[in-house]
Amino acid sequence: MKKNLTKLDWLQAGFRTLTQSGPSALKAEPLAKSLKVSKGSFYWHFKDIGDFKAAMISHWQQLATADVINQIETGTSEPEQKLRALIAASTRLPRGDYGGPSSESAIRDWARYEPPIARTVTEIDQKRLAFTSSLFVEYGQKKTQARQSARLLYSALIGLDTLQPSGLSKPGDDLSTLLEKLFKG
Amino acid sequence: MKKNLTKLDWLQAGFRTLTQSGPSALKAEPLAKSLKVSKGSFYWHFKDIGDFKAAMISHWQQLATADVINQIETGTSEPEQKLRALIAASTRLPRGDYGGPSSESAIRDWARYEPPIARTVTEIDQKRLAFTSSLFVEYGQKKTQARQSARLLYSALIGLDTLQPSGLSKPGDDLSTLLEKLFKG
DNA sequence: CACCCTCCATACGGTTTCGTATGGTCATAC
DNA sequence: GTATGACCATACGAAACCGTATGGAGGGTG
Repeated sequence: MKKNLTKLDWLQAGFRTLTQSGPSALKAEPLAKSLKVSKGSFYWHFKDIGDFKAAMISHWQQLATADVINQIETGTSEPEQKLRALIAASTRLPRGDYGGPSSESAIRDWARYEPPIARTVTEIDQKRLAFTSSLFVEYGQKKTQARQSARLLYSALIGLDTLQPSGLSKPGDDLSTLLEKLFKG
Repeated sequence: MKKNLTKLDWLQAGFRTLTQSGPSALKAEPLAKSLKVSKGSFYWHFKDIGDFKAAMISHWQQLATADVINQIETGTSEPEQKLRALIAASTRLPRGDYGGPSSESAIRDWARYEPPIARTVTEIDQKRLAFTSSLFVEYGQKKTQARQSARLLYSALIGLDTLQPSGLSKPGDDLSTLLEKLFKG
């Protein structure tokens, strides 16, 4: 009984490699090696490297979109609580098939030099900013201010995640403090 | 009269390539091509690729350190004005040999998967955070709060820079707003 | 049991990049 | 005006990776 690989197995290996070694490590032969198979398997599941990368980003897009929707559907609580929950969800550790928050910045790096990836990331950023902004509106802020609050909160999250590996930041505490300041108008 | 290349010419080409095409484009032959010479020139000025990368990061470290020192030596104004000046300096366009702010995030990407680069970036981040923190102390905040203010300001700067290429942020305005909120304690 | 279809291994030619070795060019010192 | 040393071109073998072609192993199906 030999357990054959699925497309999803390859995608997970892809995100693992992307997070640990960067976009330049997304190559057929090294990936195959990491799964202990030959690249014949890779070219069975995917037409070429471009096809594989497209499948990866598409998969991430679906999960990231689903995450936003799930956040929306927490539904019942106050906007203040929703925002606190959003911070908590964004700072906790890996989940799902693409590694969760810990691979977010790896994907962002990937996007920098590959326009099709960048387009997808921008789409997701827009959705998240729009959602976060809507919570600030719910809280009572005007649209322009709400959008700025969302930008500042989201930007701080991205920046703190960037500094975190260096041990120079404590995202959870800092974001809570920032949120209080944003609430004060 | 053929103008021979210097080490600095190669380093500048390196930062240009890093910013435009990413760390994976830092290879001898393509770099030589971009300077319209052969790679024989490259291996004359540098022992190997590792030597070249070490020279690049060392050069950036010197300039980035000098920048911090220059900020300190603006000297005369109030801490509020210094912080505003710091934001302005951090959001304006390229200057110097390494491309200035616009290549900051490229260097940060580079650091993600190369520990020696990461160490240097962390050092610079520490210096900047310490300096920014000292300004908040000068303004009247206690050490702990000042450090958090510095983290939030610096993180927001990094995050906004990341979102900027997507057209989703206006770093200057947002940072000014954030600064006001941080002043209010 | 014979067939087929899925999944993977192996082998191949081609491209890119590496680092080295060797020799050519040009300005300057003498 | 020639000799030296800095700077660069060219040519080479080795390695990594690409994508293709072909065939083998193994489970389902008739």
